[in-house]
This record gives sequence, structure tokens and C-alpha cells, in this order.
Amino acid sequence: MRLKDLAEHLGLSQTTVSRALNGYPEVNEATRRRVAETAQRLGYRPNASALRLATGRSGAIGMVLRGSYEFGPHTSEFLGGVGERLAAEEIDILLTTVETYEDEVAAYKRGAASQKVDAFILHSPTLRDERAELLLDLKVPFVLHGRTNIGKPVAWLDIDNTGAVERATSHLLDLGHRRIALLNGIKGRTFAEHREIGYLAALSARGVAFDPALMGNSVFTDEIAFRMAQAMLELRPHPTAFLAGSMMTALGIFRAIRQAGFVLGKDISMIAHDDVFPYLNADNMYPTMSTTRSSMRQAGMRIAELILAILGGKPVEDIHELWPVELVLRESSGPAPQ
Amino acid sequence: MRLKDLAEHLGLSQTTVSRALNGYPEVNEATRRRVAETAQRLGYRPNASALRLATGRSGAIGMVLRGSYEFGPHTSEFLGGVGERLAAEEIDILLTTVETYEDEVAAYKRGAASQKVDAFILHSPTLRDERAELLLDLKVPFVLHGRTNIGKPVAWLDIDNTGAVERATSHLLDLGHRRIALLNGIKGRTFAEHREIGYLAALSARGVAFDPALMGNSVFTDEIAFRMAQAMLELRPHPTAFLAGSMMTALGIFRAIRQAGFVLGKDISMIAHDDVFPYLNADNMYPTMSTTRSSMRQAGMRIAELILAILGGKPVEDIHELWPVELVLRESSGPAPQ
DNA sequence: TCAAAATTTGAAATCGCTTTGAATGCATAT
DNA sequence: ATATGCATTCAAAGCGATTTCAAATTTTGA
Repeated sequence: MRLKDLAEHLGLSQTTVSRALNGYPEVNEATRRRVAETAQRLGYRPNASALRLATGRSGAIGMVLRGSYEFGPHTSEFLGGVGERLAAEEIDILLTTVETYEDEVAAYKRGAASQKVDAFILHSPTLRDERAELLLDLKVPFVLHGRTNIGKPVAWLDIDNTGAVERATSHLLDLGHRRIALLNGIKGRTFAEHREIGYLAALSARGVAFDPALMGNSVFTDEIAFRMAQAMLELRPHPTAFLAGSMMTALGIFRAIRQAGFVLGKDISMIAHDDVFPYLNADNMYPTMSTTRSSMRQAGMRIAELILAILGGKPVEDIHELWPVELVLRESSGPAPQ
Repeated sequence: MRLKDLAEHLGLSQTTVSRALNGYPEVNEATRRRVAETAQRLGYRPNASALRLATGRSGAIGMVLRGSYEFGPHTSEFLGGVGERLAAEEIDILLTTVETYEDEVAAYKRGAASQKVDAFILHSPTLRDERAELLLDLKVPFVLHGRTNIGKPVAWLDIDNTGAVERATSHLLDLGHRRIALLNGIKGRTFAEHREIGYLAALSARGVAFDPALMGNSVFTDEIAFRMAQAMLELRPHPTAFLAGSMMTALGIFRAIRQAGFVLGKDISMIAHDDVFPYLNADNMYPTMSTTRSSMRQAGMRIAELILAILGGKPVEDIHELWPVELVLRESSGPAPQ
């Protein structure tokens, strides 16, 4: 069922039918109703490719995922939010999977040149992210989830990682902890660097010396967290508190604490960063987990909204959102043992 | 940079350039090299919409995700596998998010009529899934992840849920357990029904009566699993073993066991189904978790492969794969206490 | 009543590619 | 010298929509 068929069926021209369906004013109200009704009845849907070719819009926004671990729980929560917002506009998400950094760069170039997507979501930036430069050069609209410093205006949304970790660290210091371990993300990623800044700021504000042995950088899996925490707990004196970069990290640390014979919330404290996974709830852990909390899903929804704004013509230099992070205290964080 | 521009630049016709780039035989080798080199140098990429309009292929395969919880860890692992296989063919994944069942049906209709995707992946089927009927009616190729019984040939890939649960249950019975709880998926879903069949078969083979109080059906979140397990552990006599539907479920059950003062692997046994999440490893739990194991990612990769086969002309009635499930015994399952 | 304006419709160009069918040039066979 | 075949190349017709520009019809105004 093509537009042409529908037009013939109605005894009208393609032009008029197209206009009627797209809400142009210069079409008779009775005609419009007749067209709409018939289109509905015959189940007509414009061919997506033809429509895109004619309008130049692709009706999809793209995201490139590199390596296997980027397809993790954080990403799916985020995409859930993006999809939820985009569903209303009948815009889809186009996922491209790549192996290497070079492939990723190629994917952006290809996506831009082939006009597969109207905009990209760029994520997991480094402090000076060349992919952002590339997308600017390619003149394809994008919103950055996170921040980067390339000296040019870029639309971004980020959470206040520095503030969150600074508050969490300060709170632990208030509770008397002096050996506080930080299990952070990969070195070089903006969010990890920001968290480190917050951590160091809180320590130095109290005159507590920084011990490199108490800081680890890696991806957020329970296994790596377990190993790191295990090693740290063997130090003398061992840390009395942990800052976990994610809930997966927290599970690993928890295991190490238990295995070492300590009790979480009594012997050892922990505050974890919670991206709010519906299937892994800090409130339902045992003991309940103190967290710095910020919903990935909300961020995804908002970023979808910002992309729509950019496509609607809003200038990117007006789009910067820094979200505060809640500190939610539960049972896993308590006073340092004497 | 359009094909036309490139052709003019080369002093050739669009026809020849197009053929040269697409590997048609009737083009001079020297010409082909010159075209390829120039295209490369000028960064020419065919416009995706035009290409799709001309060829009738969309270069994307679609998946519809309903509700927020379908965007969970299982889905992201699965999509990771699909994407990995599809990356080599430069085919993308088009995700459509919907709220209700009606929206989902509409999304398939829209996707088919607009030719947005070349094929769909249908997932989480019920025993008699009407969406499969719909896709057959719409004549859009698809592969089903799971199984359904609609009396017509459908391409599918599934794991042997019945066999897996039957073996796990039998093993626990061998160890002397008689009160074995099953935390299963949502009633009506094929995989959950299949697991129930395996569970009941193993019980009845040993003449052990089925107790409905020891079976729960729900989505796989740690919270719900925690509540269910908690309630079951208050029964007298309480179950001495649990079959967990997923690793998330296992975490919830684990919490309930610990909270009730039992020791996992000694007082209470557990075998969990493991979809192989890289960030949540059964081998690194404490105690290590016995599992029925089948990789979601592998399934995704294989389904992508099957879709490519279908698009290549392979008849769907030849495409049925039932994957065996490994039973991996670790520390969480042991003899029933006397 | 008739010209001018407003409303409504349609023919054809366009988007950027693939592909059909025809044409060209050149070597080989008769 | 002519016919045949082969290797290359190209012009033009699609794919299915939107949109420009023009035409036809109806309404309005003096």
C-alpha cells in the first residue's frame, strides 16, 4: 500500500493525500477526513526510507556502544529512559556495536555521512574527548552524557560526581573513619576524575593524608571489586570504610568484607553509588545500603528531551545540566570502630 | 558528497561508479581501483535512506521492548550478542520502546508497513503467542527467542529449560532434599511453563509431592525474590533448597537465607539459573553458586546469525535450535541437613 | 455582474541511490 | 571487409515519499 495506491483509491492526487495526512492547511476539511479515514482503514503507513529521503530526517537517534562491557546494566537503564521519552514521538534508537576505538570513530563518520540518524548520544567521555570534536566537525547534533573539556560549546547533561563523593567522604570522616577506600571507574574518564577530585578535596579539608593503596580504578564488576577490596582488607591498618563506584562494585566489596570475617555496617562501612536499578535495590539489601543516588533512567529521559530540543532548533550552548546527587544514609554506614 | 558529485569528479557516470563500489563484475579493474581510491579519499558514503529506498532493504533489525523492566540485564546481554554479530555486516539494531501490549502490536505493524527493519527479533513468548501470528500475517521475517505453539512454522532458538530444571531438581533430590522451592518467571511465559514441567517431572519421578506453597511466579528482581524466599523460610517445615530463576533472584534469596540465620550451602542449598552476566559471576560469589548456565550473549549472537540466514533465503521451517543447559555444581548446593 | 482574491487540487520536480536496457569501442573469427 | 562477441560505459527509469509551482474552482467585493 503506497501513497500512489491510496491516492488512486481515493481518486485524488498524491499531493493532496500527502498534504491531508501531514496536516497542511490548504486542504478541504471534508477531504482531509475522508483521506484520514481511508488511510486508517487500509492501514497505510508511509515508507520510512522514502520519507527520510524526501525530508532528510531519519527518525532515529543513534548511540554507539564499544566493547562488550558497555552493554551493561547502566546502559540498559539509560536506554530505557531514552526509549521511554522517544516512544511518544515515534522516534527509534539505533544501536551500533563496535569493537575498537577506531571502529567507533568510523561508526560516527558513517552514521553522519549516511544520515542514518538525526542525532547521537555521546557517552562515557574522557576529560578531553576527541569524539566530541569529531561530531562537531561532522556537524551532526549530539548531546553528551557527562562532560568534557574541548573548548567549544557542547550540549551536555551530567551528575555532580565531585559533590557526591565529597559529601559521602566527608560524612564518613564525620563518623570517625580515617582509612577510607575509593573503588573508582577507569582512569581518564571524566566521571572517575571528578569523583577522585571530590574524594581528595574531602580528605584534605580534614587534613587526612591520601593513601594511593586505598584507591582502585577499573570497570564496575563485582569480581574486580571483590579482588580489590580483598587486597585492601589485608592492609594493616585496613580501611574501615569503602566508597563503591556502583552497585555491582558494592556486591563485590560486600563479599570481600564478609569473607574477611567483618560485619558490614559495624566493622566496616560502605557508601555505594546507586544508578537505581529496579532489580537491585539498595533498600532491600541486608544490611540496607547507604548510597549516593542518581537515576540513570531519569538521565536518559532528560537527554532524549534535550535532543528533541536541539532538533527543534535550540542552540547547544544553552544546554548544560548538572544534576545534584542525593546522599541516602542507611545501615551500611556507621561510626568507625574504636 | 553524493554519488552524482563523485561521478562528476571522476568523469564517469553514476552507473559505473555505483557498480564499481558495489563489486559488480562488468567494470574495468583499473576504473574500479580509481573509483575506490577516490571515494575513500573524498570520504564518500552512500546515503542510507536512498540506498534503502532503492534496494528495499533497511539495514536494520528491530526489537520491541515493552515496559520498563524488559530493559533489564538479560536484554542488554542479549543485545550485546546480537550487536556483536551484526557489527560485521554493518547492520544496526533498531529499538522501539512501548508501554502496553497494544502499543507493541502497533509497533510491529508500523515497523512492517514502513519497512523500517528487515526483520524482527521476537522474545519472551507465551505458550500461544499472538505476536508471532501477527508477524507471520505481516510477512515480515523474524526469529523467536524462545518457543510458542501456534501450529505454523516459526524460526526459533531456545534453551532446554525443562531439562535444565529437571536435572537441577533431580540433583537436589539425590542430595536428600525433599522440600525444594522454585522461584520461577511469570506464569504463561513459555520458559516459565517449561521450567515448571521439568520441576514437576523430577518431583514425581521420585514420588515427592508437589507443594504449591513452594512455588512462586514473578519477574526476576532481587526484591521480589527476597520477599518470596522470606515467606517460604517461615513455613514449617521450611524448604531446604531453592531453585532461583535468575542471578538477581539468587541475590534476593541469598539475603533471605542469611537474614533467617541460615548458612547457604550448609543449612540451605540453592541452584540458580545463570544467564552469564560478566559483572555478576557465579564463581565469585561467596559461597560460589551452583548454576544451570546458558549464555544470553551467545544466544543473541546466534539469533543474529539465524536472521542473516533467513534474509539470505533459508526457509524458516529449517530453523529450530534447542540448546542444552549446563549444570555447574559449586558450593551453594550440598546434602540436605539431617 | 465581473474582476480579484481565496481556497482547493494536481502535475511534475526532487531527494540519492540501484538497475535495466542500450550503446560504444575493440578484438576475434569468417 | 564484415559479422560476431566481449568488455565497458552510460542514459534513463525506477524506489515512495515531499514540495514547488501552476491551474482550477469557489468566494468575495465593488
